[in-house]
Amino acid sequence: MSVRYALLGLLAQRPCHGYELHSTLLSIVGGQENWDLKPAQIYTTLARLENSGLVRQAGTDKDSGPEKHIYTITPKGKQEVTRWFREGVPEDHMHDDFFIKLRIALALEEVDAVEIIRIQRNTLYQQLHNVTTQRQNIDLGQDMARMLMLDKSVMHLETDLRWLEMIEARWDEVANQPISPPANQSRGRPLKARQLND
Amino acid sequence: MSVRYALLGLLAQRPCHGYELHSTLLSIVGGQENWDLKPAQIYTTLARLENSGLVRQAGTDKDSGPEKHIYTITPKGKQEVTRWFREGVPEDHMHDDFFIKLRIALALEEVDAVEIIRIQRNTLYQQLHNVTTQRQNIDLGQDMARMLMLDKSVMHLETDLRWLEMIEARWDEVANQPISPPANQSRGRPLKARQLND
DNA sequence: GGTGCCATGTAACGCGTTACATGATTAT
DNA sequence: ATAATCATGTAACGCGTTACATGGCACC
Repeated sequence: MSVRYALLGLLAQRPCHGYELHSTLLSIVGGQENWDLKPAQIYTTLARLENSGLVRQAGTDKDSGPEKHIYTITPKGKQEVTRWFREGVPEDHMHDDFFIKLRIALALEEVDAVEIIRIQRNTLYQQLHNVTTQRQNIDLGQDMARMLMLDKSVMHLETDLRWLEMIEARWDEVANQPISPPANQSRGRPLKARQLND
Repeated sequence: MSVRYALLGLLAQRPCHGYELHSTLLSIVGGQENWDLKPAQIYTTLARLENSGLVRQAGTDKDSGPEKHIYTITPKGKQEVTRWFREGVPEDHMHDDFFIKLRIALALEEVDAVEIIRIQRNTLYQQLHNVTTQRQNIDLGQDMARMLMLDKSVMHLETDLRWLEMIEARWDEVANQPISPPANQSRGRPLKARQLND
């Protein structure tokens, strides 16, 4: 959902073709290491923006090399960009893949949930190590974007680790939490409606 | 990517049909407020799992109500689940929609980047307020999952706010960071290759 | 004057969402 | 009996990825 707006933002500056947008965007996010943005995503997103009428092809350039489709932003597209800049970006921390895994592990009796936690902690420490290693050979004057992303990464990984500790601190309550709905629900029977009159 | 494994995990316990899986999963993540999981996602994911041979339909139940397709896990599916439990869940903090927006705002001269920061801070505080409000009327004994997700949310929102402060602290360097590649790249000309001989 | 890479794209797929369809059960 | 709602699903789309296609340019 961010590439869409990024492209609109760049096209608000001046018309571009796909390749330019790709390399510009790469430099904006701080390079491939930071965000492995594939060319294909640029082109498919451009096509969808064109479908929605936010962007329009303004001729193709054929001088040298393959055909280059030049895209320009439309008035409707400019509106979108302004709206984008006026609004904040909501952060979503409610979807947690690890937590799902943990709860499912707790439901399956043959899986050791404590082991799941241990593995996750190791994974987080490993990632933390990778990131801090990367941080050491960065030229601040040149790669500030990259550095800020790595800093963010470190901070959030540390937060994840603290959260893991919280889960362990409340382990008894977590482990005994029942998975309510399916317990009183058997195949072929409706649930809420039926319970009223049974 | 997590629903796929969640379904596999649940089917490893016992065969189920879509509705059961949906309600069970909802209770696992702590209810609709936490994660608004649509039924449609369950059914499409089940279809794809079947395509990959990790899951298989084992008859349909027609006693009461509409047809219910009962799904069971295949041996290949069981393997997947075991692998899932053996591996950690990597956290990705390198994709940041706000940061892209900020850098694009810096590139566009007519946009006030400081204002972008202010808006974002407000958004984060607003979310923090929402979450802490929700936290207050939770029954710990019953909604531990929900509480833990909200705690995680609070912790990460606070981290985002601290990160915003870091960006402001290094504001001069951030604002002066050039967006390198596109500057020396004009429409219709290749870049690296051409620069060698120009 | 062929080899290989670079620039530019297309096709097909997986995940997730929104909107809609259909048949049973329940409430009035 | 009719309306509302529940349970179960399908269709179509948007975002993102992987794999592949194509045509010029650099290099030997």
